[in-house]
Amino acid sequence: MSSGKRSRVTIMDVAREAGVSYSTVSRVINNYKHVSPEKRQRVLSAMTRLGYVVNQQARSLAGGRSQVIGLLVPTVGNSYIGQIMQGIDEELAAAQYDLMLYTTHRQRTKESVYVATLTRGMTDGLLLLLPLGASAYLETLRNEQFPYVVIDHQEIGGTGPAVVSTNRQGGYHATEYLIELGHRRIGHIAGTPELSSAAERLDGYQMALAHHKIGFDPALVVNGDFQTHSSYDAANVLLDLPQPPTAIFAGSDLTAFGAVDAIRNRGLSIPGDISVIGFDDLPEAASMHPALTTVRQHLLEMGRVATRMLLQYINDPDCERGQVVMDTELIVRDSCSVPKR
Amino acid sequence: MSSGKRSRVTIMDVAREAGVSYSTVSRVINNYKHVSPEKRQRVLSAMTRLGYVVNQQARSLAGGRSQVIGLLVPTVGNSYIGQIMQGIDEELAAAQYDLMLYTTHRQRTKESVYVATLTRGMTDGLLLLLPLGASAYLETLRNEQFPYVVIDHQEIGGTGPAVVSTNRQGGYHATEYLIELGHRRIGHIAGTPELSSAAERLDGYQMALAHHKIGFDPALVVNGDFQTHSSYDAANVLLDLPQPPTAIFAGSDLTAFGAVDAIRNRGLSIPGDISVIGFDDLPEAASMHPALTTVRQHLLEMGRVATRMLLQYINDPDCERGQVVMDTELIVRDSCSVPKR
DNA sequence: ATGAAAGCGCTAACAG
DNA sequence: CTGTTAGCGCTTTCAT
Repeated sequence: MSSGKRSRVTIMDVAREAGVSYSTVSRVINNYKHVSPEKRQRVLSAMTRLGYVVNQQARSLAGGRSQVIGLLVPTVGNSYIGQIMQGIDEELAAAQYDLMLYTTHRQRTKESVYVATLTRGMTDGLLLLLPLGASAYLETLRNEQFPYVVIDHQEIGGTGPAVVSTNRQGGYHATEYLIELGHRRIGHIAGTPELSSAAERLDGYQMALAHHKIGFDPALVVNGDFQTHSSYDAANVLLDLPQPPTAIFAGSDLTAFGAVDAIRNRGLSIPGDISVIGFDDLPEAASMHPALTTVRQHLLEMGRVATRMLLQYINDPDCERGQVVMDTELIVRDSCSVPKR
Repeated sequence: MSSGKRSRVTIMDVAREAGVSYSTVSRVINNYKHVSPEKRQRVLSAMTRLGYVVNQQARSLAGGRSQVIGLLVPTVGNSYIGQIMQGIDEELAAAQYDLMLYTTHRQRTKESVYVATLTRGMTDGLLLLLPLGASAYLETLRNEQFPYVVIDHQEIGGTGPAVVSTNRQGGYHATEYLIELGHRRIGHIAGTPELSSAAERLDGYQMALAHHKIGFDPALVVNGDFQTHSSYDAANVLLDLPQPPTAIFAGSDLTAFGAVDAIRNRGLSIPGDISVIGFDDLPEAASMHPALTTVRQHLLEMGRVATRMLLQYINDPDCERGQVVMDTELIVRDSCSVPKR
């Protein structure tokens, strides 16, 4: 409105304009009960008249909350993360929170310093997405009683605050579906082994094989990292096997995309020559050609739920913290069929 | 370290521990020149001993910078944004800045309030990625002299602080390449018209046609929004034309992905039946099958450059602000060939 | 119901 | 080179 320097209208200015003390203004801002309707109205109109905007820094310094939560992600830019973040964002918007984004690879700093910055810093709580090798700081967070929720991962044997899916069942169903189609040599491109979600899917895969009396061949399991690129190579390893699989259970949809590329690049067709099943059900899974059969995980909802849990922990530090498990569902589309011969 | 409540070691504690005044500690933190090496050392070691971490809120309240910049994005979760964000993140990490993420669709709030929150709020500067219909707040930012840089868009006729590519040339080259291959009916799936990048690519497309004496058929240009999903529909419109194009210039790679799906879903082959060329050169472009011929834009670098510009504006409010233009480059791969007959 | 006053942790003059 | 002194804008007792 005014020129040059950003005008900083403070609580004081509002108080003067409204003819009240400045603590009354504070009360109005914080929606306190005991303020006469009349004064509240005066303050409110003074605020809009002056174009007052709270200074969050001051608020949080003075002991209030910062109204920002931090999100730690390994990377951005794929729709797996996009889906989850959308859920987070929706929930945060509703609660008037802002989002601070931290990319995990940035931890060049000494880890303890990193966590300290995070917890004593400007966030009221932390959301950790697929925290690779994060156990160290998870412990710090726990010890400091800092509010946090892990998404799509749970420490081995842990029951910490987390939102996860029924990964084992999902892996089981995916594999069983392939078996029922008639496949016997089923490859699996696993995710990063430290992630519980990856480990459990692999586990489900093995359980299904065992249940159907199919011998487990370690050569059929290759390690990926849930990303498309490395999965391309992983799929090639599988295809180069003396006795290649007739179907591949990809640890994630992103993984499946890489496998699909690898298979196509050899001139093989899907599902004609090789069947592929994914995990996640990202938006692309439905639109790609052939549409990807996959195990649906409610990604967006996981983001929302995790956020709601976190907000609850922030508001009630003593509330019980546990993990919530979301279901998964086999989505049959066009990328799997009976084995070739 | 201690139990329960997060221990807050302040500058005072450090001062006491080091046996200096607390402004000396502040000087050390801010790397001021005039501190005796000896005291500086004492302070430093006291800091690590106590596990001191600066309180950013207090710092910025006291007039310093907040060390956070805000990034406004329309959405996350696609690799176009991922690439740019990676560039931003790298540069920010180097400068010890944190990133606040704002999704544009969140502006339900009155726009002026939104901008006010942003500018008087907790960020030292703003990076705007593809700000749709943002002209309104761009003006506010300009008037308030708030540091900002727009990425991959420039207001029509404007020369504001922005990082853009040679979109017109890119569009021209893409189209010309198709023409030289022998195509005469070339479709274009345009991006959101308000975005200069979209408008310029369309412009380049038309210039190439004109230059090669090919009549412009408005029916061959359909509007998309740079996203994969809508592009699927757009491509279908093109394919349903009584006289469909033999080649499609997609306004972005994401657009190309949608077009590729649409084409494949009709049982048509690429480039056999239809050639497709994209714009951006996202990582997927190289790995997909067939590999996508496209116009490369240095996305990651654009993120870095924009960030460096912003940081410079923040540090030197009086420095000149202009736009920087990055080059584009035709990357020939396998998705284009001579027309069918 | 409302005002006064004391900080939150830090930066930035200001004196020495 | 270093200590002292004010605030930054707000939340929060504590009185009234």
